[in-house]
Amino acid sequence: VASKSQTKKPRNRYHHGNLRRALLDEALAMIRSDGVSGLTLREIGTRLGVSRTALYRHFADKGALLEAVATDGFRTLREQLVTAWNQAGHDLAGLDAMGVAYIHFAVASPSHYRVMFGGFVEPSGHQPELAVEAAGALQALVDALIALQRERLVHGDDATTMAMFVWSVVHGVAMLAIDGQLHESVNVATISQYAVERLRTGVAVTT
Amino acid sequence: VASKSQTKKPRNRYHHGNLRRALLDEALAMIRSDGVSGLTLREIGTRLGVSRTALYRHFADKGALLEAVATDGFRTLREQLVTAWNQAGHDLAGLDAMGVAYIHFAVASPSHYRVMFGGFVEPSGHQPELAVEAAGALQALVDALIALQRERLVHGDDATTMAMFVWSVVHGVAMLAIDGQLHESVNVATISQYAVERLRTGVAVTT
DNA sequence: ACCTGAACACCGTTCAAGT
DNA sequence: ACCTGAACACCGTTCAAGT
Repeated sequence: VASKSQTKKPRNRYHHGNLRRALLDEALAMIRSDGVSGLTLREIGTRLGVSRTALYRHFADKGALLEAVATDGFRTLREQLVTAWNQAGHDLAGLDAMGVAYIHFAVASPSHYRVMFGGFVEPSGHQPELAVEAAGALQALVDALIALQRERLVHGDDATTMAMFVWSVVHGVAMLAIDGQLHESVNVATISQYAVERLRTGVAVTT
Repeated sequence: VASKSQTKKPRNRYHHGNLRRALLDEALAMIRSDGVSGLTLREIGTRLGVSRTALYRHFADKGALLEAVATDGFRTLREQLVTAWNQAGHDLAGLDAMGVAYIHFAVASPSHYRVMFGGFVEPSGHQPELAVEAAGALQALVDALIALQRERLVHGDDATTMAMFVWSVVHGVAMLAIDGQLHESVNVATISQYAVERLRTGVAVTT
C-alpha cells in the first residue's frame, strides 16, 4: 500500500513513478469535477507539475486519453455488475441487482459514463483494449442470462439479443437520468424500480 | 415556396433575409457531416459569407446555438412520433410504430440526436423553449399510452411512469446503435423488433 | 528513454468602429 | 439595428533541444 501512495505527489522528480497512471487519474478527477468539456491536456500537466507535452509520451493524443478513460470505465462497470450478481444470488433477484448496479454506476459518475457512450471515442478504432473491455461488461450480462436460462427462469431466446435488450433498458434509464430528462414526477429510484420490474415481466418465464 | 428559397444564397446583402434560420440550418448541416465536434462558429460564418461575429446578434454564445439545435430536434421528433401514431392506427400497433419511428429518427440523424442528449445543453437552463419542446415529445408518448389505457390495451399504471419506461427502452436502443455498441450478431433492426415486442409484453394487458 | 520550452494553427468571444 | 475587423485568451499539437 505504501508503495502505491508514493506516486501521489511525485514532484521534483525527473523520472515520474507512473506518469501514465497519474495522467489517467488526474483526467478522471477533472472530468468528475468539470465535465468532459472541462478537460484540458494543459491543465493536467500543470496539476501534475509536469510539462504540457509530457502526456504525449504515454498517449498519442487527447482522443487516446479519452479512450483509456472509457476503457477504465468499462472495467469498473463490469466489476460492479459481477459483484451485484454474485452478492444477490444467481437468480432473478440477481438480475434486478445488476440493473440497479448499472444505473447506480452511471448516476454516480455521469461524466465518466458519458465518455464511455457520448461518442467521444470511435468504436471502430484500432485500439482493441476498449472493445475487449466493453465486450466484457456485456458478457457479464450474457453470462447471467445464460445461467437463468439454464434454470428455466427466463425465456430461451438468443441470450445475446436478450442481453442487448436488457442493456438498452438500463442504458436508457441511466442516460435520461444523467441528462436530467426524467419528468419531475418520476425520480430515478421510481423509474429504476419500474424498469427492473417490467424487464423481469418481459423477460422472465411466466409460471 | 419561392420566398423561402430566396434565403438560400443571400450573398452581397447587408441585411440578411433570415440570418437566424440560415445559421441554424448551416449548423445542422455541419453537425450532420462533421459531427458535433466539427461545428465551429467561424466556419458557419465563412460558409454563409458573413462575419464571424454576426452570429452573436442572434445567439448569445455557442451553447445557445446548440440549444436551438436541440430544440429543433425535439420538435421534429415529436412530429414524427405523432405521424407514426396516427398512420398506424391508435392501437398497440401504433405504439410499435412510435418506437420504430423514434429509433429511426436517432439513427438517421445521429449527431443531431447527440446534441439533444449528449449533455451539451444544460436542462436546467433559463431557456424555456427547449424544455417545452422536450416535454412535448414526451407528451406525444403519454397521450398515446392514455388512449391505450382507455381501451384497456395497456396496464393502468401511472401513464407518465410508463412513458418514461418506454422512452428509456427506445432511447437506450437508439444510443447503443448510434455508438456502434450493438454486438455484431445483433443489428439495429433485430434489436429494435425485439425491444418493441418485449415492450409490448411488459406493458400490454395480457388477454 | 523521457522531458522541456518555444512555436504554430485553431478556436470562442469581446469591443470599438462602421453603415 | 445590424454588421465588421482587429484583438485577446485559450486550446491541441509539433519539434528541435536538453538530460
